[in-house]
Amino acid sequence: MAKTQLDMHKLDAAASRLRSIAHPMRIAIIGLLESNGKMNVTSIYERLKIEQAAASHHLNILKSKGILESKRDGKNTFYYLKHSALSTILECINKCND
Amino acid sequence: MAKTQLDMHKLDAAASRLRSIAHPMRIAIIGLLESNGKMNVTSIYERLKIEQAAASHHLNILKSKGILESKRDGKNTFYYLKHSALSTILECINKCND
DNA sequence: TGCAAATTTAACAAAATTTTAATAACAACA
DNA sequence: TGTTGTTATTAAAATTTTGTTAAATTTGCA
Repeated sequence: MAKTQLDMHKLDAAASRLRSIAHPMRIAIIGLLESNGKMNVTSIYERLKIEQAAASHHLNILKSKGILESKRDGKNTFYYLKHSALSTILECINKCND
Repeated sequence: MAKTQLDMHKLDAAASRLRSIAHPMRIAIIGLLESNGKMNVTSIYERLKIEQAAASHHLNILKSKGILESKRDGKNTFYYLKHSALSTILECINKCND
């Protein structure tokens, strides 16, 4: 095997994606969506006891990095996990380090 | 199941751990160690073409978050992954999002 | 001891994120 | 249209992370 070249592009993309989930509230959001499926913004921020704007902000970050998807239904926007494996991964990273 | 309570402590810990690997150079370091096993600081910074101090800094961050372990042998300090599953996780997070 | 190699720390400006508050935009409906 | 319920955007300040450079440690050995 040849000496693998550093692909800065891929590294940056991976880091950027990881940064998007490396935040306590965003991890909490992922956990919520994992157990509840689609949720609208209001139920998310009420459940997490954070400001509406903050929730919207975090949701947008997660969506822009491809972690979440959203679909508008009337007044509500429902968010949901794009890859359900994610919370398993988080759990693992968590457990792996005691 | 009862409405799961938010455990800020755990969330912060998980986020902190994730932040430690959410950096392009640190992901590169993890990749290197995954394929090479134990490495000393010099071979790491030469391979990644970064300053020695920068490498040491990143290594310390990863170690302090429990991602790496280190063992001194004479003048050298050898670093190695504490959990080899990590790079698999990184790969997955990467692939999961195209 | 004195020097060189390898690594760690410290310090600090620059850049990126978070937080917070206020405001704007959108959708449904009387 | 005007009002209300939902969600999104913006802006500014506060906080964290980076990136760099220089100085300090630690170890082996002449």
